[in-house]
Amino acid sequence: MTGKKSTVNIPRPGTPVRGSKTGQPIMVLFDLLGRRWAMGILWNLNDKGCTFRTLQGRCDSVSPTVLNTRLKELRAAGLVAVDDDGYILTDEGRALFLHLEPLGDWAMGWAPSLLGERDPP
Amino acid sequence: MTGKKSTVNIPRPGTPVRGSKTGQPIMVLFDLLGRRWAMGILWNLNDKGCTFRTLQGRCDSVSPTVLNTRLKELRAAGLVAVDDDGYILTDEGRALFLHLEPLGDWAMGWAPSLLGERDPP
DNA sequence: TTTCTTGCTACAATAATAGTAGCAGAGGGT
DNA sequence: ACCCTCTGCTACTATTATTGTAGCAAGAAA
Repeated sequence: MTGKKSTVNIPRPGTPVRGSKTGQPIMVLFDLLGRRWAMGILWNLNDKGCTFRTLQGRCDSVSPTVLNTRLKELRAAGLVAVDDDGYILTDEGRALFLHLEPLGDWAMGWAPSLLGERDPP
Repeated sequence: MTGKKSTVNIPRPGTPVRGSKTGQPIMVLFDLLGRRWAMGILWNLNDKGCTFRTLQGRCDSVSPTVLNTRLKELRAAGLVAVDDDGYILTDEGRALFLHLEPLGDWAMGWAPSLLGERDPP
């Protein structure tokens, strides 16, 4: 694990972010999590860290470009960290994950109703 | 309120979606919520429906293009509906919101730690 | 009719993401 | 030392998604 340094652009509370000029914390979070694969990465990183390539595999072969960008952002946001074995969730990342976790069950109840749906009524 | 019909492309469980070839419900949900402004719309629609333009105002003047696209998707997903007074959350939408709500408080605890942060360590 | 407001489309410009190749460094043999 | 493999990650191009601004058509109000 190298842990190379470089510049990323993450939303910051109190300053305008993608989708919010006020920078309310929840909007900052939504901005961050609303980026492609952000939540999926947290999800797949849950309970066990893993290497870049393993994570990539878990994330349906997401392109390394995006994976690396998201990882930088999530690290800058203090949700993900790097250790000798690769990437892991930080304590804060785990705390956030606990809030995301219930969505898994909820989604399983919701998804079936989607199958019958078509375009908006 | 018109409620015009048109075609949208929402992820469906069991079929490949943006970011998941398996189509697990949680990934379908992440795909949907991971689109720009999706969560913000649910958030701003909470507890009181409103008109398109009011919603647009609440969402920091998001462009009508995106707002309309998201609304179509969220309606097709059964999370948002239209009534005489404009857009509202459906029961399912409200149920999902209840899972999103705690993030607001969590974000307020998390955001401050972000201010001191810079690029990943 | 004129004036507003509302939902929403058109269109051009910009930014994000996908997808594929492949490099450079760190071992591990041999 | 040499070769081979694995790893993190950058380069680069092709697509999509999102932004931002204008403005239309329909209904309500005056």
